Amino acid sequence: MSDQTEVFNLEKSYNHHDVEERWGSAHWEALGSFHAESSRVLETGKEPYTVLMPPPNVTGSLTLGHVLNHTLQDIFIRYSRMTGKEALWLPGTDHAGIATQTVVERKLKKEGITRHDLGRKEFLGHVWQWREEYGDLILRQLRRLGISCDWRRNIFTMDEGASKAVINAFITLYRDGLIYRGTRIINWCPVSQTALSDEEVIMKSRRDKLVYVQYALVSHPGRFITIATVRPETILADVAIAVNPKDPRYADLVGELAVVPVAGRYIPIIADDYVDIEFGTGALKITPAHDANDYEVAKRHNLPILSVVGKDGKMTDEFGYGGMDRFVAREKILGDLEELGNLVRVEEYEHNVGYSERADVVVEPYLSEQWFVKMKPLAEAALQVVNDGEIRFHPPHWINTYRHWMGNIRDWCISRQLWWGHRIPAWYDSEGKVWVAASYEEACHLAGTDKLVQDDDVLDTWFSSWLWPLTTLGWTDKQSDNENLRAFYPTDTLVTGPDIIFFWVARMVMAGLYFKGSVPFRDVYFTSIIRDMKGRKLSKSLGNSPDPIKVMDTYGTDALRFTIIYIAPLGQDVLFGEEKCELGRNFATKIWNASRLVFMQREKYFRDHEEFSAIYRNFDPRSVTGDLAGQWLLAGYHGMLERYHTAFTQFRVNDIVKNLYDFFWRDYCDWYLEALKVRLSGELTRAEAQQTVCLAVCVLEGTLKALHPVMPFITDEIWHQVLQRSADESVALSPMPLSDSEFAGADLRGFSLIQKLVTEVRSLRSLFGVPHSSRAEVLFRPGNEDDRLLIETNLPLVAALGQCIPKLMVDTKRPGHAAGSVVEGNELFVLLEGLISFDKERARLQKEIANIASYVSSIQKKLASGGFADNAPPDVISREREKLREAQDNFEKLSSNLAVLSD
RNA sequence: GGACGAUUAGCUCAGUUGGUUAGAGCGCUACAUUGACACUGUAGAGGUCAGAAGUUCGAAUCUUCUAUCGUCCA
Repeated sequence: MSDQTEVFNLEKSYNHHDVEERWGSAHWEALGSFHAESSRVLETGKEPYTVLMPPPNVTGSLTLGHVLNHTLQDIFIRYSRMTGKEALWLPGTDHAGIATQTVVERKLKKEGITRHDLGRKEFLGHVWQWREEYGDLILRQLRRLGISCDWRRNIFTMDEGASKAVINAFITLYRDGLIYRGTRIINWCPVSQTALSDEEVIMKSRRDKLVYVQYALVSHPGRFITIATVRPETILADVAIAVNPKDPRYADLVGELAVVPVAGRYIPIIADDYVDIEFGTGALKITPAHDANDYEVAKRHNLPILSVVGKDGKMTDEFGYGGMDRFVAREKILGDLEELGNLVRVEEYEHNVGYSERADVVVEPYLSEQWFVKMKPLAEAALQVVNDGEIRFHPPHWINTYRHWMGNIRDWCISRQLWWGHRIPAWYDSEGKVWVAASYEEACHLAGTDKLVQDDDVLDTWFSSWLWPLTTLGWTDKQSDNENLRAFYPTDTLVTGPDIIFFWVARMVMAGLYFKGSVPFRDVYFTSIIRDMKGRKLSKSLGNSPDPIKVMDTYGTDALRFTIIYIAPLGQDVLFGEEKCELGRNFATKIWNASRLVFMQREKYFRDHEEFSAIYRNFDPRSVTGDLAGQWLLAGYHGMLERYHTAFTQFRVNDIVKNLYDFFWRDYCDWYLEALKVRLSGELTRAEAQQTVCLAVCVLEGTLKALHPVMPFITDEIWHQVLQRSADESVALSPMPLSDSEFAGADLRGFSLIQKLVTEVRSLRSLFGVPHSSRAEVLFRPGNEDDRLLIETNLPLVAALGQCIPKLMVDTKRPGHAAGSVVEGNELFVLLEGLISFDKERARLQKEIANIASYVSSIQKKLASGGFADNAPPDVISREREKLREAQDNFEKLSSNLAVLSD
């Protein structure tokens, strides 16, 4: 790095490995470049901007989802930092109860140990050890992405502060009557052996057998009632058969008793509105221990509750199925029912079944005692702030989903039968009475005894995540008040996936309002879901999930960041293939090469860095005159900046990168740099040449800054070569250029006419196969005096870009051996003596003329229709007139060309 | 069954209050290889904007219906 300052230009080719190494996280972390200070907000009044990192799971490794999500956050953070805000990005990780416990248990299993062999305390020791060893893999990987967090503030949901907050939140809610313990049917995962919340259950479509079974009626020998079920194994736990009271088919049977097949028990036939007359036979078996709806029915009718499936998903009955897996028992009972003559028929049936998100097994509705949070009182306020626009969603259509969920909310099951997590702060005395307190001592004090046993369960991981906006800023209880909270709460932008809108976003809003009295963030940006090129979700088992680290190695981190933002539309899925990163890589290379060209020109006109620096620092773009392309570039640059800043305010991230890409590649490289070469090769004074180069560098530097939030590495590298800058400076800490309407509004016609003329020349050359080596002569006949002057002064530009010998026409006679065209009233003739086939040019003109003729008549028709003239706004009408005039002019001129050829 | 979203060039997508002869990237075709860049340049081909009806002087854009796909919730 020491000789880097000696170099006046960049290396010949761009090596992303070197550049990413040089400007990596390690460098900036050591310098503390991305640290945010509350004092700068509280004491100097700097505007804060805070982003909350959705805490990645400690067991996780980097996925493309993370790449997209964190690149977006980094873009927002870097942009805000450069636009003068005190930008704080809060990182952290999540303890992921089920996932982590499973990983550690699996590891122990290889050594033949179960967690029960070790006991709770020792097992937790192993988990902590595991976390120490592997838990920050994801954070290391995220650093590779070049993200600019304040890593000093990294926290873990099981840290002391965060844990305190969780316990205090639990106690507060309990004392406010919002947490209760109750016996409910909950989602039980037989593999992880724990309760799950509704959100941890994934509904999947599944083909099963719909089994029709007839139950004998006790008082009517020979008569039966037939039900339909997809879970025949639970017949053993039936307590009733229900029919709809409005169903005439069964009206006479209500109150009768039926015999449960296999089990032989007598159960009543009851009437309940819940039963769907249309479904199956209209008669429904009621199995309260194994179905949440049946449980409600049983409660209404005071029915007993019988259970035949255990915690492990195996049967617990006494009819010969005990110990069998529930699915094995399902098959067996079919045979038994058939043998007994109770099986009526079996149909194929497609329905949705809940699967455990983590273990991917069918969830068992299971009756057990669990802890719940009452959601309704919390949901009302959380709905309000979104309805009022205090929190905005991007894209906004997610509000519907949010509203729907808030409106139909169900209580949140927060207890988990795990060891890894925040243990529920509840103790039971010898009479089973519950004492909720922050510690054993406090609980003893409350209970008046020291014979207390703590609840075995831990809290749902999301019970700590919902406090994330608070705990990351040092909140531990309702009395908490510190500088960080005062300076940075509420946070500003949350970037997350729509799949956790209920899990997390909604709950953070609830917690923020409940515990802090204000919203936790202002804007929520929902990311795209990444799929493979065939539209399939990325998954390890499908093997269609590219390793982002490998992609970064191959294409470069900037390339990956740029590409993923470029291809991810707001609010829609994105189809990703590794090879798409060529887009970003090519762009990075283009930036590099264009910068090299500019620096090469600099070397020509400046002695050294010092001379350049002295002049460049005082350079004012306003002083540029007589440089048509330069003025055109400035206008385009400020127009780009205007769109750029607007896109940020609207969260149109996609537009941000497309805007930059188009401006840089098309305007800056394709046109401006080509024109720059021409200008510099002309007769300029040294001072003029220096001003010209300064403009090129100035717009390059501004564009690098605008690109920096998206491509932090390459922009920092080149920025350090614009002027001699020390390694502790960063473009990240420099001010973002703003759009200046003085430039943005400039008249662009001059250069754009030259562009069109050049394009037309190139097009005709190519059409008639003019060899590249030959410079065709081109005659211009301008449409008016202004254009004549413009073309005349820019003949060298036209000559170079159009690779031709351009001349202004002196006489009015059309040349005979030429391909002619009209551009905004200016005629041009590419002389093609010996090259052109008259027939070819005649045919081309005829086609072109016919095309214009039909265009002309369509505009004429439009203008002539009364409705248009009466209703259209004046500016639209005048625009149409202008189009017509120009088309007619083209028509006439091309027709004359044709006439000359036909002579 | 309900809600939301999608349907525009071979593929992936822009097209923000209705007024363009409908755009981009990739792919394709042709030409170009010593002065930034082949990870390139120049030119070109390619679309009845899913279908139908309606509103309007004017519809890719607004309304209704239909079809297909996706996501979430029952």
